[in-house]
Amino acid sequence: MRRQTWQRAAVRDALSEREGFVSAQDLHTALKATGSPIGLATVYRALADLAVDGDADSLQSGDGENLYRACVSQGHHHHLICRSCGRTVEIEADAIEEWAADVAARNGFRDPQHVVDVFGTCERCAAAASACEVV
Amino acid sequence: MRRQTWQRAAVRDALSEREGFVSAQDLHTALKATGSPIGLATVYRALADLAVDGDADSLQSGDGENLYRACVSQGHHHHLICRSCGRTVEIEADAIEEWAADVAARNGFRDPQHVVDVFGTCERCAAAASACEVV
DNA sequence: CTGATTTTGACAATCGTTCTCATCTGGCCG
DNA sequence: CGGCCAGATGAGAACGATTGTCAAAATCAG
Repeated sequence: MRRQTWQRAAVRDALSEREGFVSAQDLHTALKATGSPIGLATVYRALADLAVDGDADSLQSGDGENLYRACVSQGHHHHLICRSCGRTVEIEADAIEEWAADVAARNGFRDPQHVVDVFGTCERCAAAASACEVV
Repeated sequence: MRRQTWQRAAVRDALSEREGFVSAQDLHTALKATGSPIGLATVYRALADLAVDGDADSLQSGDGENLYRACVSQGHHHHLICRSCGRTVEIEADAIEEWAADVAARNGFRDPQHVVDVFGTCERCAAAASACEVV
C-alpha cells in the first residue's frame, strides 16, 4: 500500500507549481530552499512513484537527466517543449498513435511504445535569444 | 582538421558490424575482445565525432546510456527498435515531419526538432519471450 | 625527415541516480 | 487509545556512464 506522507505531498505540490519540466535535483534544491528537510533520495522515489501512477510525466533531457512534470491530462499524450525555458505544451495526436502502431505492425513488432516529443524555442525565448545573437 | 587514425576506423567498423544500437561501453568491450588496445575515452570521442558527422545516430536508452548505431540513410529519419535485442529498422515518415512542424508553428515555437522513436519487440524476441512467460 | 599539432590512453573527477540500513511513521487492529 | 509492522525516510556510500587531464605518441604538411 502507498502511504500518505508530507514528503510526497511536498514533491507533488512543488512539481505542479512549475510550468515546465524540472530535474529531480532542481526540485530537491527548490524544496530545500523552502526549508523542507526532505532528502534527495526521497525526492527521487516520490517522482518515480508519481510517474508510475501517471500523475507526472518523465523524459530524459539531452544531457542525461531525468526531467519530470506534473501532468494535466491523464491519458497518453506528447509534449512540445521549449528547449530554453522548459515551458511545455501538451499535445495529443491520434494520428501519431496510429502511425506508430502501423509502423510497428508492418515490421512485425509487438507491443509498440513510442517516444514522441517536439522541442523548439517558444516565442518569448526566441525573442530573447535573437537579441543576443551575433547576426 | 580531423586526422585519420586506426582507432577511429576500428570504432567505425565495429559499429557498422552491429545490426542495432550499441552502447559506448559495449563497443569498447567488443573492441578490447578483438585485441585492440583502444582506450575507453577514445571510443567515446570517436562515437561523438561520428554522431556529429552524421555517420552515426545516437539515442538514449531508458537507463541513462547513450546508444549509437551506424547509419545507413544519411538524411533525417527515425527508428523502430527492438527493446529486447536492439535490432533496428530505419523508418522515414514525412507525415511526422510535417505534423511536428505544424504543431510547433501553431504554438509559436521556432526551430522545431523532434524525437520520434518507436520501441517494440521484434518477432524473434516476442517468440523467445512468450516461451518463458508464466502465462 | 622534422616540426607542429592533434590524438591517444590511463586514470581521476564529475554527475545523476540508486542502494543500504538504521530509524521513523502512517494506518490498521484490538 | 496503544501497539504493531510494513512501508517510508534520509545520510551517506556506492555505482555506472561519461568527461576532463595531461604527458606521451602518432599524424600529416612541407
